[in-house]
Amino acid sequence: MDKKKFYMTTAIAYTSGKPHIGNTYEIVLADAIARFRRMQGYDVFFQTGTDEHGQKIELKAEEAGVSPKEFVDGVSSEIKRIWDLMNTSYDKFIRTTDDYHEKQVQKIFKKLYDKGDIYKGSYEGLYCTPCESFWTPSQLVDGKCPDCGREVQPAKEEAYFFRMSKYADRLIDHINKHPEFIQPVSRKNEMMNNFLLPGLQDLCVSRTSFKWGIPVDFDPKHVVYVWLDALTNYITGIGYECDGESSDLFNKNWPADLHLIGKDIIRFHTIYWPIFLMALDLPLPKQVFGHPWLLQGDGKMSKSKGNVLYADDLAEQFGVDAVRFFVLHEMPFDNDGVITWELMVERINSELANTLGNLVNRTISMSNKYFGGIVSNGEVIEPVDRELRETAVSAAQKASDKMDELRVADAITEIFALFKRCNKYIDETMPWALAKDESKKARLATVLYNLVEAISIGACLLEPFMPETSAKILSQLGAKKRSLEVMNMFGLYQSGTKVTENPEILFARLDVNEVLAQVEAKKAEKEEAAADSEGTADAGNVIDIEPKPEITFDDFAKLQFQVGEIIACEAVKKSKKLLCSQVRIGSQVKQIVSGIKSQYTPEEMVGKKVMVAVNLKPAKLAGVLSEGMLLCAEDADGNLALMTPDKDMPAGAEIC
RNA sequence: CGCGAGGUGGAGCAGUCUGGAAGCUCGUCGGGCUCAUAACCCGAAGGUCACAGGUUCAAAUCCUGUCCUCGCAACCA
Repeated sequence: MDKKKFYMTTAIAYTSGKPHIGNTYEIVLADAIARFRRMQGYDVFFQTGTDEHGQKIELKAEEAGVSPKEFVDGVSSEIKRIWDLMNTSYDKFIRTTDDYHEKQVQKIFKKLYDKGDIYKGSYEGLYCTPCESFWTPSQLVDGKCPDCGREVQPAKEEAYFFRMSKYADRLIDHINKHPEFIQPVSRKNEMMNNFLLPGLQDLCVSRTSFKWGIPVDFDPKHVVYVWLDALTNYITGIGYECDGESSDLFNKNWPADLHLIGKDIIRFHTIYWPIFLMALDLPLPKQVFGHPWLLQGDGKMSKSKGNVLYADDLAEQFGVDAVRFFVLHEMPFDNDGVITWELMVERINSELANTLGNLVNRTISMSNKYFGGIVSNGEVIEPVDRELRETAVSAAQKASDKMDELRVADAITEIFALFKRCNKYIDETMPWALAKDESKKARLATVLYNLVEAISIGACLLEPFMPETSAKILSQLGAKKRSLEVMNMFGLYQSGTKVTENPEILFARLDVNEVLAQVEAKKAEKEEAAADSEGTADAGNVIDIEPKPEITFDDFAKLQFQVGEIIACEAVKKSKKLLCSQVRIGSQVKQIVSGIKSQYTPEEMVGKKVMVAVNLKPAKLAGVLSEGMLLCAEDADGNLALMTPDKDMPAGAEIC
């Protein structure tokens, strides 16, 4: 009998920088699902990889002073290293710079062009030459380029388009007939209402504004749109051949059973991707699951704050399985989850150290103490055993049901319910009391046997989530790994087996403050190392910024600065960062809007004498007129300090 | 009225689609136990389910409005 195949993928990671714990969550989630499917008996093929083209990468590489290829080679191997560190069991790691992939993308592009689904048209918009960017009228700021503020010209650029509309009705029909296609369902409505029902626009699938991409082979000044490039990895990775025989691997595995992706890219996977597949006459994937995000607790992750969490740092501190456990268990099904050092410590202590680690430890200790480590079934059964056995034999089915709905966190909860039940069983049976009565020896043996058996089942179930821990527990108990289908049987543990004499502590209890102190210490170390490598030997705080071109005195003389006195100030409604001040400058009063709300309250602004650039062309910010600019100093963390005169000066005094 | 998510005991969350006795984990307090990693087990306190209306025999759940928070976007002259 052939095993049923299961092909699943993660989104391929974008190689613009090191992935943080949020990005890493996806591969761990995917791995847990893949491992569980294998345990259920599926023949799993699990693909992940890196998405390496695009303008952003071209720019990042330029900043780093290396070629795009060198840049993505570095980042891709870093991503792979972290995926491996997290013990993920992918079968294939594809890179969009792999030559077979690039070749297929070119063929696919050509095929769709020949078929008429892709046509050559032109992209019309307002073009900013220095920025090489197109803008729509609504993106402009004061009719100028939002990036550089220069004039834009109406322009036309040649580009290739994909006829999305041709397939829209078929897609709507498919989505309606397959309610399981988009998961969670709440996202389905979002796609239908926002994109499909209002009517799909044709998608621009080529670019000429940058070079780092797969060239269109019959029109080499174009590169293929990154999404068309990236999405096809799901078929090229398993051997799709556009104009010939695809590989056996492809024929066996396509269509994919599951695309696991972040909720932000659902649109690409449930609209564009299915339509590309329709155009290629390929069946659609069976399910697309948009998982939620893992967020940093105290505010947003930001590099300047140095509070970005990385999987390797977390794993170094807590161990790989603890990190896997946390991200899998703390992540709700369709709401974003939170991760902090404190929460990690709390979960590790309560679930891993107390409930699980201590259970294994106390069970093995008792076996050693009372029976020299030999676990044998005394076969003296009492009514109190029933509930433990029932919990144990039903755990697999319960976890399995949860996993079928991709409710990974709930599946883990089911497994831990078994461990909790074991702890309760120890209290109910009180082995230490039985040990004092020689006539209860067989009963005592039975109790310990039941415990070891129940823990063995739980440990087997844990494998998809915490593979190392699962193996460690089984090895300490001398138990064998079981397949899911026999986990509904109680009593498979070989009676007479000897458990380890020196049980290793699986998870030590941690002290929050100690951990935080260690984290701080490490952070400081790293910062120092970074500072050293940059050669900023100066002891004090200094900041280097990008130098601007030299200007003449005449250029400088065009600027006019004066001392202004703030006579009134209020927050700008509809805006988070803006304050609107009335500033007295000489005999007139100007209204000036500044982005300093995070640093100054309106109350403390009033009465301040500040440096004002007065001859700046007035502009509207968040709809409010601003007739100048308050000058501020800004540090690397974005802290601001208004420039005020050293001695008291009258409002209007010139600064020169 | 830019887009989206959310407001449930001290903390973090489930429950909301498919109304029908307010639940989980942590923390606190009390008790039990001593095999074990100051772990384990039992019990208790603690909530007007953001607010105001409405529908209903019945609303955390459905409808309307308001307030607040958080992402993203915009903006930071």
